[in-house]
Amino acid sequence: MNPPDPMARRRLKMWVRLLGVTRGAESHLRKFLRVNHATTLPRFDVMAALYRRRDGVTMSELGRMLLVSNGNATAVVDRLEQDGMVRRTQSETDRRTVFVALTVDGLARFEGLATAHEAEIGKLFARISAADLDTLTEILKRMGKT
Amino acid sequence: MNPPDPMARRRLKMWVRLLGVTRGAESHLRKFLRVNHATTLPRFDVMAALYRRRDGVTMSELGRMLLVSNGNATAVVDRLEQDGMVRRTQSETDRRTVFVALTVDGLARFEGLATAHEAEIGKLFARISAADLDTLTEILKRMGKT
DNA sequence: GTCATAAATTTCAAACTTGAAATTGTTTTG
DNA sequence: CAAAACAATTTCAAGTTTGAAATTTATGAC
Repeated sequence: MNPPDPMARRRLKMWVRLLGVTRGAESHLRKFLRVNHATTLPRFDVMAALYRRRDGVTMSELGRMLLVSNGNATAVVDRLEQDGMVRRTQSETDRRTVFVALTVDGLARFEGLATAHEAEIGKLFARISAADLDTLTEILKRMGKT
Repeated sequence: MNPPDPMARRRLKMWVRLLGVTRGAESHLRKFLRVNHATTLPRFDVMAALYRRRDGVTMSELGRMLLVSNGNATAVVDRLEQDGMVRRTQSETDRRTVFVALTVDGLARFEGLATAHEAEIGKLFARISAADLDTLTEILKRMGKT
């Protein structure tokens, strides 16, 4: 067996905290979206990604943006398409490629959701000081660089 | 419409980062557990909770510890029980209550997993400086104090 | 051009997850 | 005590998520 590694132990403690905070916030948001807006977090996430890239993204790009598998992206987009929030379009130049974009309805719907969502995040993390907030964002930014 | 709130905006940015880092790490761990140890993150999480509370926990406690629903805890425990990693025992004093605990096999299995898992976390977050690590843990600890 | 390889998406089975409803058992209250 | 309220767990349907396999299309080597 390897000797115990104090740094690895500290990294593990951090990870446990990170996971706890994130899951707690996700639970809260899920409930908020369901109760107040009759939607789900994955749907919201997909719409948010499509809102940031208004001209449309391919399915693969979408999966990469959200860090989910291809199959998952397909499933959520299927349901959003059935609800008329999203539209698929085949690429002219590469017939394997599919672009996804918000419909007019989807755009309107998302703008309402986004406002409410931002306000809820504001409440959810209201207790964090401005200093902690910026420190945290900086550290997370460094961690994301991979 | 409400006026834009700069603090809420900053909180949102932090949340997006937080989610990104956490999901990235979760993906990595999922793959690590699957490829190298033929198991999954939810199974590992349940076993970890049972390892911390060696004498057993009720299903409700388990759900609270992991921030998952009752139904979810039931499903994962069902599968772990079929694999012989975990054992259910009815309470003597309250016949509604069920205690779950690791079996001898489950304990041995988890100790192997835990070592590998800690080492992998160590690698995964190796680039974070000791200072950032402690700052981060402190802030997350404050955030966890619901 | 043909064939092998690679790429983009979907399909699929299995697992995970949720929240609501159902089941079973306990406690409180009238 | 009886009945209502409450509590612990499981069951259930629907949705989410994964990774692998299948499908379709493009590209590169020859």
